[in-house]
Amino acid sequence: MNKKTTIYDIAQALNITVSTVSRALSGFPAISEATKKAVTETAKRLNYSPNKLASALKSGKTHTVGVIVPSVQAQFFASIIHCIEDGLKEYGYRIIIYQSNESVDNEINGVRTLLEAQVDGIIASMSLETVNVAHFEEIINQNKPLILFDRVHDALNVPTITLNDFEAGYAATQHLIEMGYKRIAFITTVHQIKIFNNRLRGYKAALADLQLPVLEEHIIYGGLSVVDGELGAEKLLQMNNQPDAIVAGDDFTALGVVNKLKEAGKTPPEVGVIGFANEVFSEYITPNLSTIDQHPAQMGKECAKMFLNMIKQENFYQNVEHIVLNPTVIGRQSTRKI
Amino acid sequence: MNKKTTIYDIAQALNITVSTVSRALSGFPAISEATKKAVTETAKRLNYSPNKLASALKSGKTHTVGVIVPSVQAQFFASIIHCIEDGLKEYGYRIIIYQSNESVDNEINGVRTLLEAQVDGIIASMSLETVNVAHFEEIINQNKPLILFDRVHDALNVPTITLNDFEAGYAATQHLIEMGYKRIAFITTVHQIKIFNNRLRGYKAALADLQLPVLEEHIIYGGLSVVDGELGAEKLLQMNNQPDAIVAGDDFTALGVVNKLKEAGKTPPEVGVIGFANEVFSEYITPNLSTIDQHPAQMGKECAKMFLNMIKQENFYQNVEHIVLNPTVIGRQSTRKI
DNA sequence: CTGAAAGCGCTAACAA
DNA sequence: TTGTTAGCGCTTTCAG
Repeated sequence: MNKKTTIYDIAQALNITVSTVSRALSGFPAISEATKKAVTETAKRLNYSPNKLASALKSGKTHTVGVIVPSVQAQFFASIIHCIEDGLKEYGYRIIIYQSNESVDNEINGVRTLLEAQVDGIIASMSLETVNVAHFEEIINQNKPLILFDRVHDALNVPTITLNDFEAGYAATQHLIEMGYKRIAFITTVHQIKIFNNRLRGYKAALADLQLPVLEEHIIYGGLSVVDGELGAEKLLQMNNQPDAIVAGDDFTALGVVNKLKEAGKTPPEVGVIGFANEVFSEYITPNLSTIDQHPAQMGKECAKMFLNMIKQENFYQNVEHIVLNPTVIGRQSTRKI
Repeated sequence: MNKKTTIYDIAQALNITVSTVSRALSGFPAISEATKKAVTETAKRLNYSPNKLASALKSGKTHTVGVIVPSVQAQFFASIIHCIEDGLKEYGYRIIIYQSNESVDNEINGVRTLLEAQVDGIIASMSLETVNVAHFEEIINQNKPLILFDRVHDALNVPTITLNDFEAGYAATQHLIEMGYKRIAFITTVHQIKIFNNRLRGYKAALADLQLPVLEEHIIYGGLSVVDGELGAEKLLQMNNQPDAIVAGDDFTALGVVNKLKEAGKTPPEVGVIGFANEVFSEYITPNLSTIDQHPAQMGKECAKMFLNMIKQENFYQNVEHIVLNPTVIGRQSTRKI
């Protein structure tokens, strides 16, 4: 393998200096058309490819943004990542992805790795485990843009893009009530994550506003998964005061609930079920599943836009914006009470 | 913001030279325990964070691998990416993701971007549009490891991780025949991509081996999506010689087929349906969908392993390995002929 | 419009 | 065991 060609090779070939080559290549105005053309052609002829590493080292800008998510395997995050990458790509930014797998240690590692890679900023959604946020503060201390989405944290005074989770919980519950259900249960996670608490608050508020009692035994704390949904439904079915509808923490949990209800001969919409996230499968299962759309595509777009805005600012954290997206109820068969 | 601390600051603080600091930090053996300890402590005290960019520029190794996929939104690729990242992480490599969105131009751009970012290697799956592979050859010319998975290309003499697609097509068809179906149609894409051709060959071979006729009119060339599945099924339902089972190009297409069959009162398994990819939803739709598992997790793991192996070699392309995974038939209700 | 030269932060050969 | 020094490839200030 012959060595990679650098601007030195181009300079040598044309008997000019590297600075001229550099300027010609980077569209510097005060350059004669002739030399610019000569440089461009020679670059192509020698198959020159710029070393962004060197320019990054010099300029301090890598044009790379770090993205930390629990896992790219969740539809919600995949969709967001897709849109972040798409939104940044046309402005010359690429993204490095780091998955926390819902572990704080991984997350801490991720922040460190990304900072060492000299990313120009970080866009993140926290792991379920994360309580202490010192690692995120380090990003701010290094005076780099940090943007949080969906799973955010109040202790961090940074821009956020979130869903109105209170409203999501409220709307889901209200939807069920409007469809005629009266004893509504709620399955959520044990983790003290803001978004789940907010949904729960929304649930309680909707019940209160519509004159229905809030029963603590109808709130199930567990995990979020198909299996957890089955477990939750089982518990609820064993109660004396059985619910006639269930709000499940996400669509997978809702799916588990649906399975268990079918088994028990109470196929939705006999007992109403609504989930969160509008996963791909929700539309296609039987009965198809009512859910709350969390607009991940829009969230991703806003993240990208927010980053691009931030780097234009003198002081990144001067006026910290908080964008809140509104959830949308998607009513399908699983809540269509006859 | 005070400037970031570098090894110079540490050196100055301890009245030693940067080389000593560098050596102490990188675990160089010939260093006294005392200085090593002093350096480590001072580093921590000054909140030192290494600039990997500088070391990468110097050493020519970024410890970053570029990954190019059509889209992270497809479950299959998300799963592979997850496993690649996981497999490389513990060896100190991170990944940069580039999505082609099934466009060659994006893909060409992706290769260029990643090479300019000086990645240590690239792991890719080609876009549906890709015919010419000159951009991938550039990676080889730069003497960097290139690994292709799933959507590969014969013109490129590089390591590959693929599914045995012939076998996948064969097994899907055989499964239907074993379940008692006799007139089996096949919906595939118009794109001349090897994997789809191989599946088609497998389909034809299975029919031939089991003494069933191959009917050209039963092979539908279109796109792969829910809508395309509906269109394909519609065409097949209008024929005089209607099929009694359909192999669909992927699970989304299969889903469209199922929808249309339900509409026509021929709900599977009355007409059998099998897809490819084992998407999350396949298990949960009604009737739940038979499919071919393509083992994305294993594929991702193998990609990571292959890369780690390759960089150990003197000459990356000395003995090019081709790993072929075997598909697994997952038989569910949609092919359970009564 | 172009050239000379310093330096981004780190590594490593060579010297001591 | 530690210091000196050159340089990775590029940008940019200052001079011409």
